[in-house]
Amino acid sequence: MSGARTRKRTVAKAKGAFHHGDLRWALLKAASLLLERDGTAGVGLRATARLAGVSQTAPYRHFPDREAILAALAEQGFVALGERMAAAAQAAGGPEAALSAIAGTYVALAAERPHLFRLLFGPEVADKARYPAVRDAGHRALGLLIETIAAGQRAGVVREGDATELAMGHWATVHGIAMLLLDGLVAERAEAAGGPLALGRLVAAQLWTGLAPRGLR
Amino acid sequence: MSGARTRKRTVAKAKGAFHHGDLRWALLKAASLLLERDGTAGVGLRATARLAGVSQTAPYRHFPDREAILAALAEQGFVALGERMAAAAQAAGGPEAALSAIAGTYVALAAERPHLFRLLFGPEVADKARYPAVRDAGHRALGLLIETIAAGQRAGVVREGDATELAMGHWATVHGIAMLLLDGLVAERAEAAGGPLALGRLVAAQLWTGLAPRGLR
DNA sequence: CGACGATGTTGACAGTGTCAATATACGCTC
DNA sequence: GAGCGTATATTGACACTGTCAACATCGTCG
Repeated sequence: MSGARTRKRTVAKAKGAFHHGDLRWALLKAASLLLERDGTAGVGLRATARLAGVSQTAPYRHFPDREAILAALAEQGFVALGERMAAAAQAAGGPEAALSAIAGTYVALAAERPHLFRLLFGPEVADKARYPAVRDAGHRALGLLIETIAAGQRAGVVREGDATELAMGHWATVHGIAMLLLDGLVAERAEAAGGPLALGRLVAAQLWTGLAPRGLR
Repeated sequence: MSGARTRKRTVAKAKGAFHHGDLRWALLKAASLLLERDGTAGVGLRATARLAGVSQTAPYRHFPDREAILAALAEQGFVALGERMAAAAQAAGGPEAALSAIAGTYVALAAERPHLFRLLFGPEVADKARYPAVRDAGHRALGLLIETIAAGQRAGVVREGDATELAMGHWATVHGIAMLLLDGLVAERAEAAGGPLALGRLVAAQLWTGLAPRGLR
């Protein structure tokens, strides 16, 4: 690694150079741009290659097929999501605040980069088990939730119960509101709440409180 | 209506007949089959036309483009979802049971017809506002939730608060767990819970109870 | 230096969505 | 019933896509 010669880190290949130097990186950069601009459908083998300034079949030296490019983007996305959630949880004081912060961050990222988010959880990368990196990154994100909830239980501020089960429910709530937001089905509510981050915190608060009247059960 | 001549209602056109008789219906039937079999990507203009036994551009007499076919399928799906939810709510005794039943039904349908579900909430039909029927059907589904929750509040078995806001939270939770299930991210948990229906009821119960310890706050 | 493996290119094939021009058949008016 | 207009379906074409096979070029190691 240390001796590797300086890499270009420009998206387009230098004219005349046969070898690109770091085509894999350039392709991912180009694909990411296309994803942001045109959505998943815009990330094509040929379009990506074109943007990277390279022939249409060059990507096949680095990715077996189109799905593999998307999977690589998804992996990056999951990592980014995990990092942001972890940072938000860290900055919060205590488990309840951490759960709220995680929810806000999650929904905010979904609103910021909707195409990426749809890729992460959509059917484009159908067989997610075939890409262990993708699956692992997803599991790591859930792991953070489980830990946070377990910590809350130890501190006595989260009710008892299977931590994994509770984490799953929390994830579901946050994930669901993010998806509904992307589909424009709760757009007005999001605005009323004060933006995506606030919307995420709001549903987290609902889950925290519950639907049952206080004092019953 | 009464005088309309008997319609064929066969997917493939009778050989030799130039006019199909009810091509729009046949195309939707064919598209639905393709959706079930191959997912959204399998629903192509040409593939659908082929299955309907008709030339590749015939669909253009009934749908302006591919997206319009998908939107028509989505509309049917939303209606089906709404009907099943309404029936489940009706059969339940009381608001709490109704919310649980709705959740179970929702997740069960997602598990039964994953491709349809992804179509309903995916990016394939990008501009859902352009298809009012789709949007209306979605809103009707949310309306049922709002009503159920409002009824619960009137009966004193659901805590106070903006019914729409609470309904949105409930929908988010149920929707989220359905999506996570489709992505295989909570597959083991679903099995442990006893199937998709039970999984839906489980997260609904979590939302009902809340995450906070009893007695606090 | 020479050979070899890795990387990138060219050309081709089957498939797609979509448009323009054309053919067919139903339903209405005379 | 004959004739015509229009809705419906077809043919042909274009640009685009993912993917494969054959070929060219480069860096590197023996």
